[in-house]
Amino acid sequence: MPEDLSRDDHELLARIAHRYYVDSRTQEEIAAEFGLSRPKVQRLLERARWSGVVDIHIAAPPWLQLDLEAQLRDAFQLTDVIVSPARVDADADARREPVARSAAGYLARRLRDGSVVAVSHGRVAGEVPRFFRPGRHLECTFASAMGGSPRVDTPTNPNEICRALAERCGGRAESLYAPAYVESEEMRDRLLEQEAVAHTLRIAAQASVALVGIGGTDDDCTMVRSGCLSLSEIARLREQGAVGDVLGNYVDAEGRSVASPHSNRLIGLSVDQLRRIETVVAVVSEAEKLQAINGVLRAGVVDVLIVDEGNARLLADLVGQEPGVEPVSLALRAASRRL
Amino acid sequence: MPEDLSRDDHELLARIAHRYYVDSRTQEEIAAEFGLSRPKVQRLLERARWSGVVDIHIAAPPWLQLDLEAQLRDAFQLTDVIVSPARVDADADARREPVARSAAGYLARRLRDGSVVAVSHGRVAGEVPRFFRPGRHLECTFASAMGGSPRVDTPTNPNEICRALAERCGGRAESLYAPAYVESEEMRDRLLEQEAVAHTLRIAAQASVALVGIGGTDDDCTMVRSGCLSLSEIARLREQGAVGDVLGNYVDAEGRSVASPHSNRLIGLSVDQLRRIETVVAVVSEAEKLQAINGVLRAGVVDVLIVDEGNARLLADLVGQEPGVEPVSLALRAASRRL
DNA sequence: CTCATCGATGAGCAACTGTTCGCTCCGCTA
DNA sequence: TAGCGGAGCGAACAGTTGCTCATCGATGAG
Repeated sequence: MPEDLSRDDHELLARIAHRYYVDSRTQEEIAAEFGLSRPKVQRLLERARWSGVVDIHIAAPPWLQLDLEAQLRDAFQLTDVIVSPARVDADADARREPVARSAAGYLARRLRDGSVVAVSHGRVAGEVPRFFRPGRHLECTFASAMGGSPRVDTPTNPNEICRALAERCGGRAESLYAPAYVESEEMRDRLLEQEAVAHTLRIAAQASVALVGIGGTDDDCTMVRSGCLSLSEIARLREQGAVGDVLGNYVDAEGRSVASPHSNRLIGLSVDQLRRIETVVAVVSEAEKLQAINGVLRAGVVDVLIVDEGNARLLADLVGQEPGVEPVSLALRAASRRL
Repeated sequence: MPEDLSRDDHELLARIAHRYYVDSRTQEEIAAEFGLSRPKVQRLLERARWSGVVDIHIAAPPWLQLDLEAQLRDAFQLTDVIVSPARVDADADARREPVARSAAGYLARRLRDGSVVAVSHGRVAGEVPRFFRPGRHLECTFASAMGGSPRVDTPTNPNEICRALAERCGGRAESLYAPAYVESEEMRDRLLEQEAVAHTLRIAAQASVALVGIGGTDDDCTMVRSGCLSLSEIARLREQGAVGDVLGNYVDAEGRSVASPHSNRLIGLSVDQLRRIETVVAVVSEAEKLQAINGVLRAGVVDVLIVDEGNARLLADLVGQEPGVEPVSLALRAASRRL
């Protein structure tokens, strides 16, 4: 396994590494013992690690994909990635469960008294409350980050998700009493002037955490099913290069915003507002959301990605091929110098 | 591999360990990320290490016996142990070579300008100079720690070993012009009064390093072959429980000095003088020196043991069986908590 | 219900480690 | 032969880690 490494070098590295890692001597003790300076011992340990003489293996449970997570984290500069185990046997509903469970766990760890969470709609997000069980009461506020739509199941509307989350931890829900899309820009502006609406959006905009889904642009996407956009409208967006959305804000494959007439009829946080939120958590688990995820991640709004294994692998393959994104292997090697 | 460890615990430990060891995050960063305090992260990492979730493997060259060395080091409270690869195919002369080579390397690393080394006789010690090649000139002094004997090969006499070592590094040799054993106590006292003799022994007694052999008590041992002791004398020592010697000082299986008439006719450092030397390096490679090594190590004079693999294994078996010596496995586990 | 006991927790400190930086020691060049 | 550039070294410092200890909450006995 070692690089070049002469017999003597290998022996020295192994001896020092053994003394350090197995016998728990300090670098100073080892230095004295081997007649070296402490920095020299430190360099040798580093070299031992680098050259593979010391191999640190982590026995992760088989369902974890820590390396995959690290790869995505580095490729897209995310603060965290959680890959949920694939559930090949189950239907779409059941496949959402692990992602929702991970998201719930993440929120439970992340939230503190006083935290404010902005919440989008979405089927995965809608599953999150079921698994959200923080150890204790949390004085949190959950605010809808976009309007609702009557044509989809209640539990996938932001208001309902907020209510359920708040219920689970004893916090407060701030509902947004407005539709996601209205029929004219003028109507939107009028609505935004309503204090009830502005109030909630103001709270959402100041959230420290956001829980969002990532939407696609196919004919069966949530925006279409919910009646927010018509088939022709979504087709138009596709023509403009849109590959996916967060909170109704569409982006193309490079992550650039796709300006469209609909933008002005949207009631919810903008991409810029989202960017200002400290931790934007995106949850995805639909099959074939690859392009949508890629686009949204490139837009740089997402901080934490919680995704199913299938999409994660596809995504890793995608960035692995492209030379545009910096080679991950190098970054990994550089990072793994820890003693 | 882990102890009990629930699913969630295992996952948490693995995640944290991965973040720490693979991604090189600090404990503080990880604490923030997982919503824990830093000490908690530290405890979890410790637990991960302890429970086997994190496994640090050292790819030692196949000829090294690092675990064996550690076992002996712990069992006999030595500061260092070097086990030299066995040479099954070769004769006794060739089998001494690896031990001598290791000892030479050890000395080269250990010595500094101004170091003083006390040197005993012995066939292994006699081979050391051949392999002693420090990188640079060393202003060292090599002083005979015991008298010589004309009936053995010159190169195994202390004076000659000192001369050869000094030659190799550009240092000085302090010869002891006296026999190892004289015929009466009175003669010894007279000799010790000679300034030439006292001078050298004084230097040897103040050495910071000693290079000694470990002698046995069979009829063919060095002391007998060199004519220092007669067959009946060595038999007498055996009856008294003696199992081996350093510098002519015999000890029994428990490491207690065996007082004998010969002690008073000996010219060389006493056990007490030896004990005061910072680093006493014992070299052994004869077959079946097991009891001798065991006895001398228990006497607590030796700090560094350089030994062939055969004797090392026998010795490890010996202490492994005896309940008298503290269980090594426990000590090892306790020591291996290093992060 | 009250109180003692025990394990878990995180503030704070001492020790250890990683890194920077100036120095020396080579080997090469002019 | 002097001068230059790069590699390796260790002193010193800043950052990280391990550990102690006071505190707290849970648990169980009285």
